[in-house]
Amino acid sequence: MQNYLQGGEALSTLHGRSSGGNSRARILEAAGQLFAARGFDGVSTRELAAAAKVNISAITYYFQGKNGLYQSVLEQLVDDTAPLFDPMISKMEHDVADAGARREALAKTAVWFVGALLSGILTDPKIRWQMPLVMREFQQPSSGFQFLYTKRIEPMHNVIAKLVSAALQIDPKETETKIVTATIIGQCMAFGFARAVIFARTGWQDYDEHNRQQVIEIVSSGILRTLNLSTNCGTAKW
Amino acid sequence: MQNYLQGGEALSTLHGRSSGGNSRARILEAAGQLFAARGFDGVSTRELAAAAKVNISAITYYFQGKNGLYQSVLEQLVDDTAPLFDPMISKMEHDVADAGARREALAKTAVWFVGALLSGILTDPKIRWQMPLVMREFQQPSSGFQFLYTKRIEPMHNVIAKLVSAALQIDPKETETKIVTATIIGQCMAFGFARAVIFARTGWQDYDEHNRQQVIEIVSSGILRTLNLSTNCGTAKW
DNA sequence: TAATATTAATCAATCGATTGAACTAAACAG
DNA sequence: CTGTTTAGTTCAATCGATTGATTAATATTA
Repeated sequence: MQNYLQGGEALSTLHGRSSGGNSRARILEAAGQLFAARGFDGVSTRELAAAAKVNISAITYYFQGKNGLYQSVLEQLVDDTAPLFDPMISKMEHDVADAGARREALAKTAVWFVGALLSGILTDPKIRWQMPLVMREFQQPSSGFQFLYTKRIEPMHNVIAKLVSAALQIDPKETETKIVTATIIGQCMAFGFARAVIFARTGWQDYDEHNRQQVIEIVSSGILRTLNLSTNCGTAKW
Repeated sequence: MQNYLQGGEALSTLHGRSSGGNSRARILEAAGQLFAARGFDGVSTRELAAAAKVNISAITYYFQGKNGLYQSVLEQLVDDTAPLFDPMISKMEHDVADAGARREALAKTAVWFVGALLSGILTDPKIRWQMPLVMREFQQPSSGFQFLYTKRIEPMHNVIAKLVSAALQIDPKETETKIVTATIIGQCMAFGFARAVIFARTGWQDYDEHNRQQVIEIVSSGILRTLNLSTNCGTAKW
């Protein structure tokens, strides 16, 4: 974790201490969920402390205050999601390079990636509550936006841009590539952050196995058409 | 405006009074922008009053408190956006019905609608600050979500669903129709709410005439492919 | 014993809301 | 036209509650 050497944490790690004490971790966990659900200003330090079952002053002790806690939550978020996203990005990078101009291979890669991304967004319990937090940073960037952008968003965009570039035969650095990339990510994210709307529209109570599979299939085939990778392009019934 | 007959407003209108007095409107205007930018909990009543240049107690007087003000802001938002969205939806409805199964006509309608929607999202100064407010309701639905959903979101989804239904030849009530509709709206909204990301990716400082046109063109043609309405489908260079 | 961790109590500042008086302008009575 | 009433509006001052943060004392463990 790329932290700003805060509180007694470094030494605590050094000395291997832990007392009863995973207080720091408990605060991070509780704070992540609460900040995500109700925003930075929507949660009080007392509420955070109560949720983490620690004394209020533990927030100052470990994170130098509410703001420091929030920054640490963003760092924790990046670390938590690394095991999911980093391999995804690596594999994608590799597969696109392998595919070259072979369109069936590109299509297969695209479907796999969209499936993996949507699975994460719709299923993974951590991503589920982390997503709103990232969205809040999009709308109302704090000092942690740059960090989040560099660590998570930019790499994700870059790798999808490679797929888009290969599929549509345009330079990865072209603005068009970046815009198409944004539309692809946008439609995947929509099912995460606009959950309330999706459920209101479909009558679903939650994303279960069936719903999820349906979403993945439909979104995937839409994106394939966007990328001109659809096999049944032009072979429709009309 | 579908208000809950609040404060002395009804009588004030009756009597034609106004003193110095567009206080109520000034509060709504300031509150909309501040709530959108920093969230309900991120703004204090004192700040709201200062921005609107009224006394703090005017908030209680006109809106029965901060919560009532927020609800009124949502109602005001729906009213403000009606002149843009209502005609858009009507025209779309009419055009899709007219197009029938003629795919060029459907394509033309789709391009027009996406252009109009994106123009609004990227350009219209009111929509620009209203969007984050709607997004907040998506993520963290308040008691006003149902209102917002019924008045703005559902009609918009319904009319796009008609286009999707006609283009992909599936029943408007099918889940598939609703999911594809969500992807279309999602990719348009992405350019509004993820403004910070788009700008970071492209180096843009703002959406100017040129950027806007570029986004509209690229997103439109992507959506046309999604809907199998693209003329150059299958005619690509490979 | 010394470093680390946790605690209850308290700080000034700010929160949303309320009070009662003052002010304004339309309505009314003469 | 004048003076008074009346309803609508604005104001400074203040309410109790809660905010983020700090303190000094205590507990825990190496």
